[in-house]
Amino acid sequence: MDLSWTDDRVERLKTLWMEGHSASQIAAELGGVTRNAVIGKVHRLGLSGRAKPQPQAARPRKAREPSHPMRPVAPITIGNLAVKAEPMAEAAPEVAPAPAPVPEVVPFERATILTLTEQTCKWPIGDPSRADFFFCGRKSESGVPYCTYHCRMAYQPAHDRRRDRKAS
DNA sequence: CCCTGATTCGC
DNA sequence: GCGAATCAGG
Repeated sequence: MDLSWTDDRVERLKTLWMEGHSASQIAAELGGVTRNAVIGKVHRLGLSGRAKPQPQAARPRKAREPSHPMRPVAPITIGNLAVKAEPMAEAAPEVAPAPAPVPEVVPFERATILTLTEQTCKWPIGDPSRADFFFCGRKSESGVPYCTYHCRMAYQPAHDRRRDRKAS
C-alpha cells in the first residue's frame, strides 16, 4: 500500500484539514502517517491557516446557571448513551412513588455551551477541561435545567448513605 | 498528562 | 519533499 503523499491522500488531507479535523485525527484517518507528518505536509501545502470554528454568533442563551443543587456524582455514561443508574438500594419508603417514566436508555444530544437553551438539559458530561466535554442536551421542561433523567439525579436527597456495618 | 499546531533541520 | 524532534501553548 502506498502510504506516501499521493494526490488522493493529499486531497483527503486538504479536505479533512479544512473541515477542521486535528492533525492527529487526520493522521489516524489516513493511516501510515503521524500527526507530525500531517502538519508538515499541511505547511508545505501552504494551508496552515485552517477554518476557524466560526466567529460564532452570540451564545443562544446565557446557558450557565447549573451549579447543581447538590453536586451529584458523575452520571454513568457509555459512549453516547446514558445508562440508567442503579436504583439505589432499598431506601424505598412505603408508598411506591415511582411511576418512573424514565426510559432505560436515552441518547444524549451532546449539547455544547453554545447550543444549550431553556429547554435543554444542562447536565455536564465528562471533564469540562477537555475538548470532548459536552452537556446532556436532552429536552427538558422549559425552565427546568435538566431532563427528566438527570433531574432525578440532581434532586436526590444527597445520598443519605450510611455505610452499612460490616456484614456479619 | 492529555492534547493542539509551529518550527527546525537532517535525511 | 519528508517527518521526527522539538517547541510553545491550552
